[in-house]
Amino acid sequence: MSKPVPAPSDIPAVDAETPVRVRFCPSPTGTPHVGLIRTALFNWAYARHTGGRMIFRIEDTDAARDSEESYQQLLEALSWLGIDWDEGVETGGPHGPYRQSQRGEIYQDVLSRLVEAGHVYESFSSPEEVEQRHQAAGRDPKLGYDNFDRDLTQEQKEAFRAEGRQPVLRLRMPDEDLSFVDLVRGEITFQAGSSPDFVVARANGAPLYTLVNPVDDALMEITHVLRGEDLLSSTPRQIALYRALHAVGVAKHMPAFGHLPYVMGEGNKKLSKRDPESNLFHHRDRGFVREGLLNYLALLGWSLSADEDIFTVDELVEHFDVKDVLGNPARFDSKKAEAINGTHIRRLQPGDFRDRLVPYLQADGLVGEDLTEEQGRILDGAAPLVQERIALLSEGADMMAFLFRPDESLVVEDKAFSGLGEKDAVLETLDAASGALEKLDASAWATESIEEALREALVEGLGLKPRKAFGAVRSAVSGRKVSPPLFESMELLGKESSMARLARFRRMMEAR
RNA sequence: GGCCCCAUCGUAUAGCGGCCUAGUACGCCGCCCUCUCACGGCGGUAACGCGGGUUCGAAUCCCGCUGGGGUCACCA
Repeated sequence: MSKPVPAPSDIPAVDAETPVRVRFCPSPTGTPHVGLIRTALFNWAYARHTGGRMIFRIEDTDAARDSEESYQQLLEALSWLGIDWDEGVETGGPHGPYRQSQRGEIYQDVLSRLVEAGHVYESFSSPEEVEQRHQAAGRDPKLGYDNFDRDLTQEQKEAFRAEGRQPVLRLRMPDEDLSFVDLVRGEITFQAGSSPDFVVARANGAPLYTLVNPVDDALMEITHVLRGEDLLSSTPRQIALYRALHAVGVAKHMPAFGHLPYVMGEGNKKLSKRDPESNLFHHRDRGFVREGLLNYLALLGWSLSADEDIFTVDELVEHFDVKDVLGNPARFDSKKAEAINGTHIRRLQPGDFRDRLVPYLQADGLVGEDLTEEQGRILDGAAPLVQERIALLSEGADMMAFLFRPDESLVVEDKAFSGLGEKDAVLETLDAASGALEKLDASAWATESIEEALREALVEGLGLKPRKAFGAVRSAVSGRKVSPPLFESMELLGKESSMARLARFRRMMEAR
């Protein structure tokens, strides 16, 4: 074993000429969080912008928390958003396997090289003992590990083993300030001694995240580590480890680091996993389109220009650079996200928009697995009517629900009866509407003629304000005070159904 | 507590020493359009945390303070 000293700091750094290799390396421990996906998005955008490579690795070294279901959700999330990768799980690549649970031998080899070179040492101290030593010396117990086992003699180690203790492995931290230039924050320096020697492998030999994350980044030749701000304080430890990895021939270069700001929730705290807003699929279920959510997520810490905040994925890729990312934590604002989503919904081609509504109609039980011809006809006609009135796809399904319900089971909301005026006047309006419409031939049942007939009978005939006149008809036909354009809706519904609803509503009104 | 990060309207941001009596978007308020709701259009509300410097000149640079956040595991 060579003499125990920290590794030299002469590891080469990546420069502007180094082809970009970024990675997204989640651990599958739950449903995808919007902050996590924003990290994936920025890595991906940077890879695509620079013509570099995107690597997708799974950090599943914690068997107790990792799950296959979470892994599948990660795949589903990325595929929904169109974030693809060049190397990694599912697709393979030259540095596989890409699931850490399958890389055990690699880590053992690296570990033995680090031990051999003296960069990593055996530590027998229990947390309690460390704390006791701090207390006895009058130091703050929150200081963490005290580097006690750094220079244990062979005899001392054997004595510990004789007690039945198994050592963890720790990396020897250099006793000097550690600096690096953060891609989003500029130069950051950590004082010497602020990070104690840290554990890289459990007593049972299992390697920890602290080891495998940098080891895989090194082996996969990652050039830019773009990750959450929560990992900022672990950077000095990674730098120290990288030096050691370089010294034992595992790391080619020191990657550049960039720490992305937090995504905050209500109040001043990180958007919690417990908060529904943190769940990517929650937003999809509510009716976000990928274009809208991607756009909004990118706005959390980055901006395209001074006066536009709506952009396409292509525009994001064309302009994105980590250097333009802000260090400020950003609050997730649902209102703004929805407004942006609405803009993207309006930008969709009508046919595309129509198709995207289908899953939401299905979720509401309005249509089955396959649309009937009649349902397809109604959807074709209704989609353009709702496209410019909604911010979320689920709202679209809700808004056109009345068109898919049988006349007799249409839900007429309580509110639909209010604000229409005196009961007798409403009945009169309904009768006049039915009378006028009855005269319309079924073959002439179209938006223009319906409007004409109704205007003539109600506005001119009864002298009603259009708002009042059509309000009653709207309530009858849609069961609500708010609906897509009335005459178009009636055309879609057809004469028979429209008349039936008018009659049914009249009965309900009379009974009130 | 140690270490580290952050600090422009309610929110996200533009601003990188003079173009700033601080721009844009969402939100909110008002008006117009109008069969409801939206969309669209027009107008309005609202911010440089505080204190010192540096400079002819500071939102922009420096220092301090205050405030907020993160991190200090044999989790990732």
